[in-house]
Amino acid sequence: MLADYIAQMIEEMLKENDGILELQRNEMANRIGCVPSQISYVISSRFTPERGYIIESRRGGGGCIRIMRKELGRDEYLMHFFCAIGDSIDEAEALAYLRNLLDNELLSEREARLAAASMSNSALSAISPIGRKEVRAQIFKQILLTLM
Amino acid sequence: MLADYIAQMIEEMLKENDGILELQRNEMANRIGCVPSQISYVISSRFTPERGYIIESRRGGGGCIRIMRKELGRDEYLMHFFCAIGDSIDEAEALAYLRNLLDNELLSEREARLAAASMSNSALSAISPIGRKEVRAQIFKQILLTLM
DNA sequence: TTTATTTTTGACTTTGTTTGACTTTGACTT
DNA sequence: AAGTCAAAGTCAAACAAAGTCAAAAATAAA
Repeated sequence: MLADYIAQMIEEMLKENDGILELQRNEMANRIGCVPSQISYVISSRFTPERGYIIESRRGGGGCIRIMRKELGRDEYLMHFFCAIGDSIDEAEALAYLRNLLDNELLSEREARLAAASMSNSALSAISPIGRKEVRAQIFKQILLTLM
Repeated sequence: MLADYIAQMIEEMLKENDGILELQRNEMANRIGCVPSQISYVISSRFTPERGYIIESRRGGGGCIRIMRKELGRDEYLMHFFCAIGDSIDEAEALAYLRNLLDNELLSEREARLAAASMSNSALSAISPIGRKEVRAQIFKQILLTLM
């Protein structure tokens, strides 16, 4: 899939550039052979704040998009998350957060998998979809508490 | 029967692919000549966590269903747990089992705490007491599967 | 035979992706 | 200052999956 390919590409570049990266949308779209808005789509669907990225950009001649990985201090981090989760969260979001925690080494791989399993739709399938999201938020918060 | 045939087919593929398999629902339904939801039915009725399968999926363009099998026939210990958990379990029991897993070094301390948090009454407080025990059982099984 | 369970089907929903037309913004010329 | 061009942003339509649910049909159990 195109979007995944582009995302992977961006991640590569980020890795090589120490977590900070500037790209030109049109130029990149051209290189890849897709419409420019595809790049926007990938960024807004994958490089989200939940996953720990900050996006800035400048339009006009010589404009560009800057993507930065953000690494917060541990406590700052957990606090921030605790608020960010709110009282309802879907599986995709939860996974994004977990990945962020994993990337920042606040969770081990196994721990992240454990958490993901406990919040998965299949684990919570007995609950109605609306309630499910609320329960998931509760679980996530409880998990975060154990990490503090 | 169609369902059995499809199930068998999937098992074959799993065997060939070393216990992990990605399939496209529509594509497969097409090949077989059935409605797509038949595939869903087979998966949800046969490839359940109780039988040692983990299911993940993605919708949208390029989406797919991933089926993973854990050989829990091998691991009697795991099997034992699965049966013991049943389909309803209260918090105290869950804690006891976690303790057991911890003692046997199948879980780290942190993992056990994390699991306990996710199955705690406070995490699941939004669910009615009866449903809560069922959800807890589901969560526990899902955790065991993804972890072992 | 009745009843209960499992299977089959299809209509409808939700989620995710791709594309393109149109808008906004910034930099550079004149 | 006004105009032009080169970006990036926005948005919605079209498309491509998978999920859900319930009715109908087939099977199994009593």
